[in-house]
Amino acid sequence: MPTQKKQDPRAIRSKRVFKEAVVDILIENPDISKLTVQKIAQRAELNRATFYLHFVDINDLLKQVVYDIFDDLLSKMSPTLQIDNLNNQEQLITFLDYIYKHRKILAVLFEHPGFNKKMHMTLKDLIVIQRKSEGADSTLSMDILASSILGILMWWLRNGVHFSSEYIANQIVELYR
Amino acid sequence: MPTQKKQDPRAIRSKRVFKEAVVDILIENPDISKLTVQKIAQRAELNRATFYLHFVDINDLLKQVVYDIFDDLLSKMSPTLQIDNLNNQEQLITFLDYIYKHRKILAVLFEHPGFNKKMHMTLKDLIVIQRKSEGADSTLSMDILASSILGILMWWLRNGVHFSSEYIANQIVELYR
DNA sequence: TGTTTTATTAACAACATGTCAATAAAATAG
DNA sequence: CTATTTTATTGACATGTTGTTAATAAAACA
Repeated sequence: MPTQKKQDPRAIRSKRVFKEAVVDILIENPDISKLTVQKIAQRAELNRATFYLHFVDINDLLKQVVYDIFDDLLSKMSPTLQIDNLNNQEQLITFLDYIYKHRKILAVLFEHPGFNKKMHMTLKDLIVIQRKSEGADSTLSMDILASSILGILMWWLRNGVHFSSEYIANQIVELYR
Repeated sequence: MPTQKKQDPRAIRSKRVFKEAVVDILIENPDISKLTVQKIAQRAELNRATFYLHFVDINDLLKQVVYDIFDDLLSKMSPTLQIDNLNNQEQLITFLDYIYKHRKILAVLFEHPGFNKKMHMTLKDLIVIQRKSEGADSTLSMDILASSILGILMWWLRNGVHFSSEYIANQIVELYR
């Protein structure tokens, strides 16, 4: 096991506090370009140098925040995300509800390239689609599918989430009918 | 006319040179977070203070680069982007070819929130879709449509554009059939 | 409880930012 | 073509950010 040894409770706490701090700051002020290590350390009530002991830079910290969120999300999801034009939208709505619940921080993280990449892979792995149109089976690439859904999610979050999970679920299903 | 008076050739040249410089730098090194006013001024062979005379900050400069690109793109496009499952993909391919041609700088600019917004609006205005599936007319929102195409374009550029404009056009048409 | 381990810190040098008063150069009227 | 106005350019300054290091403090664990 490569990442095993680290167990010092002090380090664990510091990392957690830095992560909480950066999330708090970004929810208050979503302008990610105004983020500095100083501000994060100040909010975390830890010395700035301590930051560099645990993270390479701000991007590294954000990457870890992203991974935490995905671990949490995946633990709450069933292993597939069925998209078809009948009923069976429960899984899709579970997924969208999670996005909705964490919309503030996710809206910021969606600007982070690493987040996008991870979300794309996750969607690609999760999605199972059943198109009900007549004609030969779709030759649609899963990358195209995943990226189009990702585009919809990004728009949803950017626009302040004025639409319900149910509406978005319906639109997605409608798109791929 | 609000933005009329400015005519001094010196100012025009300086602005142009700064824009060229930032594009050059970003094509060489796409890590937008490493961009500084210093580097841009150095590359432009102009004093750093001159930068602040023409732009508020780096974001402002990028915004103007984005607007230039859209002006150029729209001047070369017909007023609609027809998407249907028959032939008639010329307009879509013209559009995608433009993206392909400028892929290096566009890949970077897609990370810029202002760019996304502008591209979304542009797509929303341009797209005309004709779905050929049976059933009632689609109740699909144009925002959903635009954002799904945007998602596909982002993925296309992020992945180094390993696919041709024709392939992407086919996939888009396939998606909305 | 004592010793080891390692997290924390203040301080430093290098670099980035945004602004200003002084200067230089291009634009344009006569 | 020259004089004068306009405004673009510049070096320099104060302030803020970064990443690192050597010394310190505190938690872990035998």
